[in-house]
Amino acid sequence: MIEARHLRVLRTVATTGSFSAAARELGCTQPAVSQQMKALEAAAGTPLLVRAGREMRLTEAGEALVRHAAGILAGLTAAEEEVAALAGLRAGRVRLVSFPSGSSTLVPTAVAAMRADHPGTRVSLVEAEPPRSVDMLRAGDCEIALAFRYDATPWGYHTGGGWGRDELVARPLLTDRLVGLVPEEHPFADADEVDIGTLAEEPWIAGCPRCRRHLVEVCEAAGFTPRIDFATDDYPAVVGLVGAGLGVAVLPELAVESVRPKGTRAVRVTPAVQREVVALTLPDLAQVPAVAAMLDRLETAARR
Amino acid sequence: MIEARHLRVLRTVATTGSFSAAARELGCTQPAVSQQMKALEAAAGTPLLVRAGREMRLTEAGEALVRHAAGILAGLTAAEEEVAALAGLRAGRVRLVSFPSGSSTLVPTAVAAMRADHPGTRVSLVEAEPPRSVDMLRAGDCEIALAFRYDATPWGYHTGGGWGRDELVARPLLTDRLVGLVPEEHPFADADEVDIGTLAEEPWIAGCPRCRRHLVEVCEAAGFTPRIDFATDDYPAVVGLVGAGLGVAVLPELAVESVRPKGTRAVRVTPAVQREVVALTLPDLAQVPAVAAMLDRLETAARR
DNA sequence: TCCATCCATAAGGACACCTTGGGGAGTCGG
DNA sequence: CCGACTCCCCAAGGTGTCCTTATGGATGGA
Repeated sequence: MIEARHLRVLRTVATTGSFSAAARELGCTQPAVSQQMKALEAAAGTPLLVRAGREMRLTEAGEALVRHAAGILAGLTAAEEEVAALAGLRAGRVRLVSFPSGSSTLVPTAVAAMRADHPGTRVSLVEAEPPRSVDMLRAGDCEIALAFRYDATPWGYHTGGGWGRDELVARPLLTDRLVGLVPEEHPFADADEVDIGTLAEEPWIAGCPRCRRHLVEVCEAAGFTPRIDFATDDYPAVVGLVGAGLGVAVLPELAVESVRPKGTRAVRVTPAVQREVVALTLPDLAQVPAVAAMLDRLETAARR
Repeated sequence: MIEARHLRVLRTVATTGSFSAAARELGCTQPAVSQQMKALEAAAGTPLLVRAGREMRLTEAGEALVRHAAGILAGLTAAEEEVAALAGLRAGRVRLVSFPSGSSTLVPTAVAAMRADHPGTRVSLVEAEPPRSVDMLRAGDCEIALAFRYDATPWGYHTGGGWGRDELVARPLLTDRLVGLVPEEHPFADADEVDIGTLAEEPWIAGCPRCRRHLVEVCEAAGFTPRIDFATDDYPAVVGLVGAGLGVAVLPELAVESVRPKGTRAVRVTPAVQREVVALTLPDLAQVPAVAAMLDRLETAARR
């Protein structure tokens, strides 16, 4: 098996015309060059160099190897450069999957920071929720999945429809408080804080299926089952429905901030409801420079 | 420094999808593959493979390396094949330099045998005499130089205008007797053997400068200085001149055989005059398969 | 739940590689 | 013509690398 290192030495010998000069250029001793050439000739099965007096000349086989060496070493250098670019964040692509409407502030900030710090990198975004996003992560369709959870299920456990096999790495980004949203004509509109039990008789507007499920759990813990008239992922729609007096809702503080809460008021609810937003990835992917950098940017953006 | 061996393993891992399968295909153990991949990732500075459950997937950097690996390994394989062809005598070029008129029988026979045994090889022929042919050998303009000498100068010595630095390899081919050539009407035409001294008064026809010099030396050793009326390298011309009765000559048996000795007779002369025909090359070149094969063919042809 | 497969890790031994030191030969300048 | 420099080869020693065997942990299918 001919090794690239041998070809590099052979080429240097061919251009410099001597073992000693090649050794100086390669930063090693002359016997090292001599031994490498002997090894290469053994591998080739035929002499490659002719020692004629002082000068060093190539045989036909030597010329053939040097001819091929150009392309091989060029390819090797190109490969190293491309990998170095990826490792040095001068290139790289990060495919992000985020839960719907969860990317309104976090993702744009992080992507902007990423682009500013490492212009060669590219970030793409697709919306999906667990377990779909986790499947995509495991299938190699993305590098980072943004997700949230309400309960404190340990990350290392496999939750029913969740993401949490312990081979996943979860980087906590922020803990998002959920605030109640009521029409501004509502009796509690000016309250600092309301107990969720006092909203037992109100019509509810829920979010995504998981949000809805969690809402039901919280309400049942408070002793009532909410009457849910509407359910939509679209936060502006929720705000519109609440503003129209069609019900009350709880939604993430983050969402309220990104939507103009027209005709509504946000009030704190007790018991405190919160969700944890995390960035999920695979252990190996977390070591990829572009992925690690993006995770850092997401974390920074979450600390705004 | 990325090594080609690593790329080969990486490619196999990528195609087979597992370390174990790659190890089986490569004929080594699984930990060997594991360690190589770890080393390659260390060299690359970024993960190349993602262990997602059971399957093995490439990262962006891994894909880049595999993409480059195709060309690099193809080039390496091509280089190995070309060298193997040269080493296996399926290819190769031998440049032969021979003394003028000395190649009439030896070289054609040897070249024909070479072509028959190794159709892929090519032999080229140029005519030149020492020291010119030795200079060509040392300058890399040929691989084999056919030459002859009259005296028994040790090969290891540097003769005045000769070839014999001891870094040259001389393969003896044959010892060529020189025969006298006289017109068929000459008094000695039917003699079995003549003493060269009895030809003291004859006009002489000499060959090349070195042959002429040697003729003078032999004659002076016999006690006379030959009167040389003609000197030519061209053996047919020598025969023509002798046949026309313009003088006598001594010339190699080999030459007499290849020329129709019209109107002349060959007689043995005493003291015996002979020249030694050798194939010269450089020590390193003697190890080149095509050169070694050609030297063998020349030797065989000389033993005809 | 059991079993087969797969990967990671540790320890041991074999091998390759490079460096140092010495010698022979050739070339150039005095 | 001779000395000095350069170049290459050779041998020996130490270091590092690589592969193998053996073991453990984890996964996925039956």
